[in-house]
Amino acid sequence: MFYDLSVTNDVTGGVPNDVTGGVPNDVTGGVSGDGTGWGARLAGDRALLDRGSTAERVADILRERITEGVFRPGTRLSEESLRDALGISRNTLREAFRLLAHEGLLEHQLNRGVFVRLLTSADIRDLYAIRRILECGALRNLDAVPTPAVEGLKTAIDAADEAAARADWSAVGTANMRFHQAIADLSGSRRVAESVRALLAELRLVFLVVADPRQLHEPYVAGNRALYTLLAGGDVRGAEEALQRYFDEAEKQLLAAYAAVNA
Amino acid sequence: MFYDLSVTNDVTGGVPNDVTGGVPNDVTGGVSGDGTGWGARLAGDRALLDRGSTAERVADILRERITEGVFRPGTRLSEESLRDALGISRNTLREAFRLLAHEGLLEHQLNRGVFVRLLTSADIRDLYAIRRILECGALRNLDAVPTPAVEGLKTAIDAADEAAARADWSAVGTANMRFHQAIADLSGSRRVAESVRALLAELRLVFLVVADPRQLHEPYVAGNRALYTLLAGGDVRGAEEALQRYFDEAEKQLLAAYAAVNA
DNA sequence: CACGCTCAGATCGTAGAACAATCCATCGCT
DNA sequence: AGCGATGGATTGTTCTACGATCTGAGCGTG
Repeated sequence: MFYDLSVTNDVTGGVPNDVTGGVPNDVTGGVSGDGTGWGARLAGDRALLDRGSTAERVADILRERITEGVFRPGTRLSEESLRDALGISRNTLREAFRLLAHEGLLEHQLNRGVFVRLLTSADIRDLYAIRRILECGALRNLDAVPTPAVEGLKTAIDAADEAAARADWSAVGTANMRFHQAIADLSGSRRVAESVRALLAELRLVFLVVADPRQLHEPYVAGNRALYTLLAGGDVRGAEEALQRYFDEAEKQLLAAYAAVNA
Repeated sequence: MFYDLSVTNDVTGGVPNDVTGGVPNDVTGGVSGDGTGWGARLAGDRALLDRGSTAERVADILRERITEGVFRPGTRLSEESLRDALGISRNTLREAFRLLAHEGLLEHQLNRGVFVRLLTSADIRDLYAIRRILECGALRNLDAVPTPAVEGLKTAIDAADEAAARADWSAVGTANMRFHQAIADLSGSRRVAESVRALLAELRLVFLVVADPRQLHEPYVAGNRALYTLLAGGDVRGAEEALQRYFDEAEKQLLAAYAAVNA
């Protein structure tokens, strides 16, 4: 009495494996075949095109404001205020809230509203625990370092150096995070990259609480460059150990700074 | 012109660090202090209590139906049908859809609806890539094997044996997945455990497509027990290598079975 | 016959109003 | 001062409505 839902089982229409029409070449069987031809490229383009959905765009805006520090951790995001400010419907706004809540940036409390997530010391430890596993794991199963991926590392540390020269410590932090994002990309796994991206976004919530961004980001610029040198030189194992030490140091430092704020 | 949103910055109310009222003992400072007293226990209970939110319960129901195989991968889930069947509002249903889409069980296509996710061979490879990193990583940073966590491993393999005796291969698969969930729990990280849980749920979508569940799950019952023996004996490094071999074997096997179906 | 176009039906995306449920702060009572 | 009741404010959920988009059928043309 619950199972006979009339859901149309139109598998043929729901699968991206449907390029029929006008093309004389038969492209069927593309589900199992995943050559790196035009298929992957089109898949990437599609993500750019149908990036519509007002709710997602609203989520993008709110995410940016949160990571900018406009909405500090702990603040409540009123439905009515944001609804009026953004000129959207309540439903749409709530959908955007859901999206961000699942990314860990917002926290949903029943009948109380949504709050910008305020992380605990335990959260920080947990974030570093999983980052250790993911980022070091990305290096571990690595025989050779692929050249295109190294480019991402290099641009990140260059950006960090440049921002440090300008004493723009917030930008240094962003560049450092992009560096770690590039490390995750080395894994070649979409899900690893996506997970690390989300984790770094959460970590940014901690950075926003701590007062001095320089103390937070500057010490690691040199270390990241050293790590890059190791990787570019092919010393994957050495890089992994250096990364491990980085995590130990950064976690200790961040916990201390965080405890100082919450005193 | 966009920044002066009147959001009430009531940090004091949004933090769980607020147990005032009737208790003469001062409990402040609980943010940094995470003793394993009644605090942790209450936190766990609260998760059970405010598990309301119709949308989340709807998501639970749908998730169960999907993993049961009632909604096969590729099928479209009509808003109207489910709305009528479940007797809920469209908005609530859409919120549930969002939840499951973020878990990777559903796929949202703009203006087309939601579909039960149909994974590709590339997805399978990616799933095993990140599982390798996470589960092996859970074992890597492990000095001693904590006794309570070993319990979870044992109950899982016992359940698998028992289900295998009944020739209930679907239950064997469930038990095997719980075994790997227990491995993830060894990491002690909430996020690692949660990630693996989500990944296993995705993987179940693949299992549903493959015809023969016995061929899929039976070969690994013995291997899991061997792995448990290694862990219980304290040979963490040996267990990690065995786990690595398991992933190689299982991925190859699953890809072959999956390619056979999509032929 | 194949191909491309137009149109109508169906479904989704978003908006807006409405009511119930819940929470929070204030007030009044003992 | 402590405690319980009351009212306002906010969220949770439902309902209705309309524009936007996709899908498939029908038609016309080469």
